[in-house]
Amino acid sequence: MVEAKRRPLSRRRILQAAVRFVDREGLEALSMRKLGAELRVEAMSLYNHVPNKGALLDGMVEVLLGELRIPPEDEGWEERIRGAYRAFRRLAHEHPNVFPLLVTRPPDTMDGAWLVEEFLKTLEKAGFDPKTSLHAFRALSSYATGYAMAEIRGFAMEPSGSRSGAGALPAEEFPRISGLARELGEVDRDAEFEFGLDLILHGLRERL
Amino acid sequence: MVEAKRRPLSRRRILQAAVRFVDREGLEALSMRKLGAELRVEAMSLYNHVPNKGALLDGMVEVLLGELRIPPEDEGWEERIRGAYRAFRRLAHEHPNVFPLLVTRPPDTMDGAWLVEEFLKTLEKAGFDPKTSLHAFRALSSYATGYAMAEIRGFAMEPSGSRSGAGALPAEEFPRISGLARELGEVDRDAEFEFGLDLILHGLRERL
DNA sequence: ACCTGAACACCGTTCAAGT
DNA sequence: ACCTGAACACCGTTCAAGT
Repeated sequence: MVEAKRRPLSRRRILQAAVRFVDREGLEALSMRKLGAELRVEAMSLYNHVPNKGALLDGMVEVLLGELRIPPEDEGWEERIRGAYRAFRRLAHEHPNVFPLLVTRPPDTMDGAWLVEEFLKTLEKAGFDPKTSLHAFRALSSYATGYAMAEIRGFAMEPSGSRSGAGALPAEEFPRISGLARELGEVDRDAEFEFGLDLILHGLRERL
Repeated sequence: MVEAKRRPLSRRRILQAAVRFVDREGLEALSMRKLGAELRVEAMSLYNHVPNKGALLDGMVEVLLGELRIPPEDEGWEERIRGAYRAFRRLAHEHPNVFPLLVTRPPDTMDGAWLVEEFLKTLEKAGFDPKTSLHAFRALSSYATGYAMAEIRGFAMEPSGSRSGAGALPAEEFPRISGLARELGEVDRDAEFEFGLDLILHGLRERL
């Protein structure tokens, strides 16, 4: 727990400590004071490297995006895209407490620009015109982001089985949900994610 | 501004006031104390109707979901689904400051159960088996949620044009983004949303 | 049953002071 | 240049007291 903690403070070190802290304690628990304590420093020292808490959160998004690795160019366009979004979803699994920041506070730096560029390159090389490539990229990103968030927090419109207990639903009024009640909890999420990815990629393929 | 403010407090009235407050001032500005003041009451009075701030936020999600109206059953399945997700996205436009709660704090009540039931019914009547219906529902919901969030806050991986200025990107390094720079800001979002919806629905149609 | 006032244990952030 | 201590203006929440 107590690692090499007396190295000089730096923006990078603060951001990484913040990610580790939130991985461990959750986003709500993060405060400048507690993060300071974690780094054996007064909270106010952090302000020498980060202008405020908002910037700290933005910086954590940077760190997460920095961990994202996408497949090399030599695979087929579809497999490359697929691999990239699998890696994106994996981020959500590795940092479930930090990932929501990516949705809530999208990058205000151009750190993600190379990613977008790679996606667009791959799609254009596959034969899509620039505008369709942009639409495709956004459709895929929306889907992947939405799915990953749903895995972490629950689906936006579904009563969260764990908290409210789907078993409590009257079967006459909600025959279908009740019928799926068991499955609702134990779907193979990997397969379900691929199902949606297939749907979109299939549609795109047909547009070529 | 100062409406009929002396009616007795109630959970419902508190939740609606909270939604109005956040619509106006933003989520960060919401505090029990300020919400109390808005209702001409001490903050502590709110605790007679709502156990804590978390429950208040959950209640606001309920209010939002309660505003959602989906098309009647007599339309074709595809148009019904489409209409429902258009309405869902409209929620995001009407309450951009509250909508993120729907992603961050999915319903812990079964308020949304009738919605899921309707979706599943529509899909099953269209000819999908129960399990595929569930996958389809989740794929569509993930997409719609992700897209709506991206409209509000910016796309997860794209440098937000407004804050960082996409024009600042070196064109040699990022030829595609630079080429799309103008479009990046002024895409027809309605059309783009439909593009993704088409992709998924088209894929689903082929599976029938 | 509902509302209040005072109090507790926290926050983020500023600023002048230290090294 | 970086760190600190004290201070300010807030928080959410508790609890005993009022009506």
